[in-house]
Amino acid sequence: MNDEQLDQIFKALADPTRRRIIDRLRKQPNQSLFQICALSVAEGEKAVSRQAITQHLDMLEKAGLVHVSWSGRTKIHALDLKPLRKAADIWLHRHLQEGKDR
Amino acid sequence: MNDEQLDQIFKALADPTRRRIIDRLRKQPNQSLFQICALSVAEGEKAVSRQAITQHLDMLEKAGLVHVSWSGRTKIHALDLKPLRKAADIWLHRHLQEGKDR
DNA sequence: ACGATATGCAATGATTCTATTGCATGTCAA
DNA sequence: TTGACATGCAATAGAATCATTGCATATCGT
Repeated sequence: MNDEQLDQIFKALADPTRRRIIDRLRKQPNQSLFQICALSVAEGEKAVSRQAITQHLDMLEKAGLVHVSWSGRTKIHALDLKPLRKAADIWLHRHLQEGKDR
Repeated sequence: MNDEQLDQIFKALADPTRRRIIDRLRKQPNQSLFQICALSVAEGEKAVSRQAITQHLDMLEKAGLVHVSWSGRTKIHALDLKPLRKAADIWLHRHLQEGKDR
């Protein structure tokens, strides 16, 4: 994993809407764009447009956290946590493991 | 820790310059602004101005990751990894611990 | 007191993010 | 085949981010 990938992952995590998308994709994997939008509204959040969701999903895909496949006219989104785990190993855990007193 | 704090922490991690500041502050704690700038230049990165560093440090401070104290005219920056650990526990580890196959 | 040092504050500009709207395209089902 | 459905594409617009420059302030050493 190079620096740019690492950066894209951390940037992808910077937005709360994207973190919630990850939350939901883990709760129920392989959702369509439509489903993700619907849940987004259903959970009482400030309704965000379909295009906004699309753009967030694009970012997640570019970061390698989401893989897309098509089934007819529906776009299926699969979560991939491996890059997230790798990024955490590379940068985050290095700081958190030692020196738990600080 | 509330949602806004969590968000500030993830946003703080989104920038590579800030992550490098954290790296260095862990390597050598309690550095002054001047020291951080100097190292920033010394490590061959594209020289960033003092004000830019200041703004990054402000963000890190607002996220609770850096605490500031004064000693005369020098501003000392202490790293605090506790909020980082908490944020990782609240959001990240929840996803990473289970389902290591995905 | 004076000059050098460490930092603050304010204004600005460029770029990137987030979200929106309107219209187009392709697929399913009756 | 036609209409409803799921999504794409493009053009914004407003806000936030990242970095810069110039000047001001306060502290230290001599």
